[in-house]
Amino acid sequence: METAGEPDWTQRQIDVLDAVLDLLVSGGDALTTAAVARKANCSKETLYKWFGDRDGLLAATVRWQASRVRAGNFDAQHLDASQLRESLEAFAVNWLTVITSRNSIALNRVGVSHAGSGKSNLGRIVLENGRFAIGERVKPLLEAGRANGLLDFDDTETTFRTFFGLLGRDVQIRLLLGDRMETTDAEIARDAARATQQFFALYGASDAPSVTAEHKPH
Amino acid sequence: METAGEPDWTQRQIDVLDAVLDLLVSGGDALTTAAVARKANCSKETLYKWFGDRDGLLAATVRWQASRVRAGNFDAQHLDASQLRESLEAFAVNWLTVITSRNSIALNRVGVSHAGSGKSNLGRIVLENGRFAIGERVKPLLEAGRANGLLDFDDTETTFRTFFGLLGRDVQIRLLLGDRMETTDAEIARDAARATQQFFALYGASDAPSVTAEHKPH
DNA sequence: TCAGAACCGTACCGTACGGTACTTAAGCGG
DNA sequence: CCGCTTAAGTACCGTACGGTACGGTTCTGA
Repeated sequence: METAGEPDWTQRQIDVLDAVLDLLVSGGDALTTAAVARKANCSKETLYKWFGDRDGLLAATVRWQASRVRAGNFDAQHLDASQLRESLEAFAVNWLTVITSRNSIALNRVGVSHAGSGKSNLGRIVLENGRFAIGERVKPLLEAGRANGLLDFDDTETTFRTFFGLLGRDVQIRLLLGDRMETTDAEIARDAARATQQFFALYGASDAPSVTAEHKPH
Repeated sequence: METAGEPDWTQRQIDVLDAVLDLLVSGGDALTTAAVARKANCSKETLYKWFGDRDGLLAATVRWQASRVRAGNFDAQHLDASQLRESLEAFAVNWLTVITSRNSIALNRVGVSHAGSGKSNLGRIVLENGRFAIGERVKPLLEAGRANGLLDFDDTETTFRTFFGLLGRDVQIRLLLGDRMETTDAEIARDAARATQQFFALYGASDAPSVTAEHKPH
């Protein structure tokens, strides 16, 4: 796994990583080491001393952004239907907020580009800190729901992937390809609720009608 | 719309576009005009004469690949439940096959990269020929299903996006980020069937039990 | 047969950028 | 006050690549 714990960068180094994020987000031209040095008021030599090379700088930026974004976990014991729904919906809101953020879009673009050019494992790092990290955090919740008789499924991974699909739909690919989608907080909350509702419709245990039967998604 | 009709390239020019695809797929290093000219046995000058510049060459490649990939449509009249399900499943298989193909992955990566760097509308072109094109082809089918009382939904776009999510889940982002996923024909068929089944569970009209109630997705 | 177009192969140019080296200045322990 | 470390700022180098120019060759049509 590439998801290390909290990176132990100094504040000065964190300023550099934030400069990288700013430059990636403002996009325009590609990220150059000279631009990073200029923006962070440091020398290129220092950059290379701290981060090795350009890829190391990008990898550190990915990990730094990921470490800032992890939300709190849940408490698995004494999980009733509404708690499960609220926890799932909270995850959903958090995840949608993350993947629609300009930072996440920019870093995912970098990861995709690097995955294409073959060299460096930056795509893998983005995957580990993005898609796989959220999976590892949601799956225990799903299994707790199953243990408490609230959900009915066999394979946790498959079930999570369905939830992921219901939630993300075409959002990530459209944003990565430059589509300007409105992603207000209200819209995110609505989409999270809809995805959660649909998820319960598909996987809610049949003996928990108060959760599964609410209204059809329109 | 950027989805023009069949491009009217000569065979010689098509050979060039296929060379671009081969180079993009074999990835390794970034696509250079010199490499294209070498692979296609033509001169760089001819490349620029035919396609304007590097971006024009890439845009032409995207459109050429898209024009090759469009599958046949369906017949909307006299649509019964099994026909609707089969048509949806056929779309699903086709779409999954396309987005997991090496050509599609490579072109989507190019589109994402260009969308990030701001210049050129290649990301938009990929979107128009990918996500939006499949939407425009599936939505009439959904509406025909609704008109025949087989589906129950309000907004066609929202409904299609849910189908899209159930089908694609995390596949596209994982492939774009370099995850090596097994995508055998059998697996694609299974995923298409599962997505279609789940879609009917969510949107199937309640007075069509033979379609909606089959078995829970496990 | 000849003129002209199309086009291949290659050489060339300018620039952008990753990475390195060097100079200077600031902080700091002794 | 002095040596040492850190790092800013800048100049520099090598290379890769987009785009152009040009000579030579094949094709085409009269």
